[in-house]
Amino acid sequence: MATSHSLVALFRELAQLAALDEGSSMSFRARAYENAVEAIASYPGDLAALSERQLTAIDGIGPATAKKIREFFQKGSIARLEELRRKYPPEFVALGRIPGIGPKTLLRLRDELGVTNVETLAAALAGQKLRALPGLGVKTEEKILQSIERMRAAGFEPPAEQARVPIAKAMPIVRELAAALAVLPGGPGVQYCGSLRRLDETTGPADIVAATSDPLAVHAAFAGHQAVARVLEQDGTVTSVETGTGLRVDLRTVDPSRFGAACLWRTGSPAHVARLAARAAGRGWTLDEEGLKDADGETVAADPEDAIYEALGLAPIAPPLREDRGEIEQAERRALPAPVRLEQVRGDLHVHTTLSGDGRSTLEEILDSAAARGYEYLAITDHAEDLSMNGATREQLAAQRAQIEALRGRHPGMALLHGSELNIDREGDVDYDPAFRRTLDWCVASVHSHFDLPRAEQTRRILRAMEDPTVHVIGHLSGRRIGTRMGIDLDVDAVLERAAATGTAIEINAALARLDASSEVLYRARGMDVTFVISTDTHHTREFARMEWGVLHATRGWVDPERVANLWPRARFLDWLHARRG
DNA sequence: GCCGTTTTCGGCCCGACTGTTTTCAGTCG
Repeated sequence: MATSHSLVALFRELAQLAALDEGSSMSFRARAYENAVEAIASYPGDLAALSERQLTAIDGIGPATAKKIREFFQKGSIARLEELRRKYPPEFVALGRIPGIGPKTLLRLRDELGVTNVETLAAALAGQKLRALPGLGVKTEEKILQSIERMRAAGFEPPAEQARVPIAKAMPIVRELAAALAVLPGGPGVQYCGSLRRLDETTGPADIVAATSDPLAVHAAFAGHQAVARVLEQDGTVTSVETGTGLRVDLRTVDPSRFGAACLWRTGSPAHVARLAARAAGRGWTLDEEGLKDADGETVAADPEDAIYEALGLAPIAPPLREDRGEIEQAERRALPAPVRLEQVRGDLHVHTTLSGDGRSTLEEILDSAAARGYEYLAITDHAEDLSMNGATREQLAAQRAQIEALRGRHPGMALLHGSELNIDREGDVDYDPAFRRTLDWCVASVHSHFDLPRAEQTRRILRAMEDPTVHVIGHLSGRRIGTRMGIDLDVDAVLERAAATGTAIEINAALARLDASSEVLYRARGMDVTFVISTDTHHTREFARMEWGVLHATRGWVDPERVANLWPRARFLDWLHARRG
């Protein structure tokens, strides 16, 4: 209920820095922090209300973590984390994102070669200093050089401190802040805006707009929120803060009569708003954050947002579409693709249980949770055996099948598909043999390794997986983790064409850290005969809620709802599935 | 850092791959 996403994020960072500090992500301390993350995220009640002693009673939280949690609720920050941040500055930690550099190597580079950032690393590489270290060699140097090259070519600048924050880090905290303001007395209208509202992959300083007649109370509540570590600036209408996670958030309060205009202005994108302003100018009007006004300064429209679009002769444009990618022309012709809506989703087709090594919820918990969302169908897709640590053997899958059969009566309204998330290996082959795969109702195939092969090889392996008749959908197409790991390099057009030709669906992975296929790929597929599936890749029942992001991401990619298979009624979906299986 | 305990330390998941090795360490998922 009152999960503090800021607290979760801080412990996640603590786990990462501890892993670096200890030289291994397998270190017991780092893993203990990760367990604490899980415990905090899963706790259903209000952690802030618990004493140190009560906190210790929670599984995965011991005395040290309990102390840190109390510290967070009192100060908005954790001293131990601040200490680790000083010891390992962001530009140094970022080097760990370069494929081939793990914690051990990273620490040695610093201790033995004085590497502290990408510049000093580049200098060490140029001087061929790495090969002189025992355990490292020419190949390692080459590999690191290539990784840096590739990242730069892709516009991915991990070696430097990221000016922009990945959406998965920012969104939960900003939403929590917005939600805390929305429940204040007087019920102010509250909307987070900017990149987050457009579901962009990263965000700069985040924007929240609140419509209220009591701005002082709203600003005070904002500045005093537990996620806030520091107040940067404050005047009557704007408060800027930094959260414990280092994210800057600006709150603006406006008169309720101008709420829509303020949201429109702050949501952007700048290019989109500039086009609207030009359009207003063409009519002799002006558009700014106060609203649309005529030549006499009289308000034409200022709230809600849709009224401004209508006054400009445009159909309302959903926030994820506001990128000046042609949406204004389409809105003028009333030909925009309809936004995908959460209520339209009828099933989830990529879901893990505890049978996956990284799954956190039991099969029963998963079924109950999906049924509670009103789903008409659900596919259980635990990892296949190629993912050695996390995967299931065919015997385990067979046993799970029997378990599912036994549970069919539990939720009669929900069709249960038994499947697996297969691993696409380097050659494009997937787990098990075709005969066994045919005993599965639904197969997701996705990439989990070999992220740094050249484009031609990556494309070949995906095409090969799509050619396999037992593969229904390609999961998280690029394998990226936004802000952390670049996806595989693909010939996107070739992949989309083959998807259309083979009838293999493309997953729209709803996890904020993935949002994969990217909205650029989705946009590129418009007009093509490609089927999509919006999936949550759930590993814990709470992650079913990600579907909300999946539909926004699909909207951002201009995906026609008609092409999304898990919006189809059960009968149509099952017909499609059976026809595909031949 | 947490847990369990036959109470106060010892155990806590791992397998493939790669590059550097001459027997293994580090990375990755």
